[in-house]
Amino acid sequence: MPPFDLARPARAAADVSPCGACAVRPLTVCTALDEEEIQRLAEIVQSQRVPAHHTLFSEGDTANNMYNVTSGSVKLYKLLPDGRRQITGFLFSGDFLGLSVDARYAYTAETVTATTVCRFPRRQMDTLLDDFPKLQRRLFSLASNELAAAQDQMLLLGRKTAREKIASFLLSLSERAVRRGQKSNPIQVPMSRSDIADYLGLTTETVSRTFTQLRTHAAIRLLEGGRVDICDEAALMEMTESG
Amino acid sequence: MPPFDLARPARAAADVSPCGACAVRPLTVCTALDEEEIQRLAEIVQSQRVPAHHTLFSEGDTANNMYNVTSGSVKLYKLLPDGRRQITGFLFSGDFLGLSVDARYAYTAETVTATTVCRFPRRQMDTLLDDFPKLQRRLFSLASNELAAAQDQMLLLGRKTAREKIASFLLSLSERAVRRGQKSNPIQVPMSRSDIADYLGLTTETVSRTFTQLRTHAAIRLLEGGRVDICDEAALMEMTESG
DNA sequence: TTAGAGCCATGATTTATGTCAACGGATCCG
DNA sequence: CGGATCCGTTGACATAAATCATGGCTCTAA
Repeated sequence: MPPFDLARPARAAADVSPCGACAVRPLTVCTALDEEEIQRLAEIVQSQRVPAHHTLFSEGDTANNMYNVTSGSVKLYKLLPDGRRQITGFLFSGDFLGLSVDARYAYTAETVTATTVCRFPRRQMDTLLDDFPKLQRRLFSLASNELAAAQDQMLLLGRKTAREKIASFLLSLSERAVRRGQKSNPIQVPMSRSDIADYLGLTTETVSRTFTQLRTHAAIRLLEGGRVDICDEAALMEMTESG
Repeated sequence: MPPFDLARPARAAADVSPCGACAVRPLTVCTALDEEEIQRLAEIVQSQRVPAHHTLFSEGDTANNMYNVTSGSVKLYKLLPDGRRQITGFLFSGDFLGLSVDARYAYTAETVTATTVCRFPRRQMDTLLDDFPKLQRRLFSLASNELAAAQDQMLLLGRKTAREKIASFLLSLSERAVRRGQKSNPIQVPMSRSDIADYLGLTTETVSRTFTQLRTHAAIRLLEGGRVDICDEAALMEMTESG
């Protein structure tokens, strides 16, 4: 997880107004902005390519930027002093990150695969928020959604069994793929067993065992390229013991 | 947990502008509003007394109101179909609740002790949000704070031991008491062992045993009235394995 | 080609925490 | 007043998941 030089933009933002043609716009914070607003946003944004396994920012860094994932995948995590890790979320295209309460990030953000992000300098973003209440509202709505997701995750971490956790995880990945306009059936699972474990409050061994268990019960098939075929969605849903 | 008749206000809101003299205003969403704004807020708010162990609203209810706790304590929780419960938060005076993504509450809110809340009808609140960007900002900031707290809780639930969980819990209660202007030393712990267990992802037995363990190690003393004296804060902080 | 390092899977064993059970002290209530 | 119920505590025991250990596979680098 070496840091990546964020000062080097993949291309200047003002070149071509990139936002107008942005494929993930309808998914994200930029949706529902009119021409002028998008234009202003385009002026402060910089697109950025980041290789896999690089750190976007670290817990405790001054929160100078917000980001929007336009392709690839990112994980967010917090560490305990002895190295135990809790991944608080995985992000995919359309997802937003970089909200922070005070001036510092509360978690580390690291790419899982090669990723492109749009970077918004915080200072300029604050100005835009003052000028465009719609944007403010949109961010608020995003934060509320994240909060609801966080509460679901608390339920998972505190009260679900390993099997229920894995089943919930796979179904949630599938659901999010659909929201991004991808198909739900064989899902991309780009993160390692260890990442999954640290997201679900398990160990890699337990994750691995549970996957084989689900495979044995013919609920899933493990395909090459880190993809997972959900053969028996009903069985998985039963295992989640909830939505 | 019988429902409480929320249609019966403790007193009419317009009587005396209650917000002007509100003791918890500096703590909460109403802070940093000017005279006119407070006035408008006062017009839509209704103060409400709720006895202990009553439900404010349930998961899945249409989200018609937002609330501000002005005294007492409230717990928020989600249930699995088989009855397993995860408490996602405890609220005290100054805390805000009732944000919801869509039109429905994502969790149940139930009083722990006798509580007074200010109730804001959602529709009218939305109007105010449009009129007062400051209020909107404030709510956004609250949501961001909650999100950060939720991420801390995920770390706790996924990666901490029972002892670390209890230690973190006690220190966090102490810290929040200070923020409310109360003293940090003997803290009020108004919730039952079972509530604590469902908040920390443990069982009541484990919570009980861990309390006695901490007592044996002279880190805490259990006082009457559900209060806990933190004798050795340093020891507790070491146990949390983090801030 | 081989050596090394990561992953992932899987077996053997341990352990932290859950489950089941019992008890004492409040509190409530008929 | 006596029974019922709830809550917190503690003990005995069970178990889900962690830990420890090994091996196979893939990829990279020399």
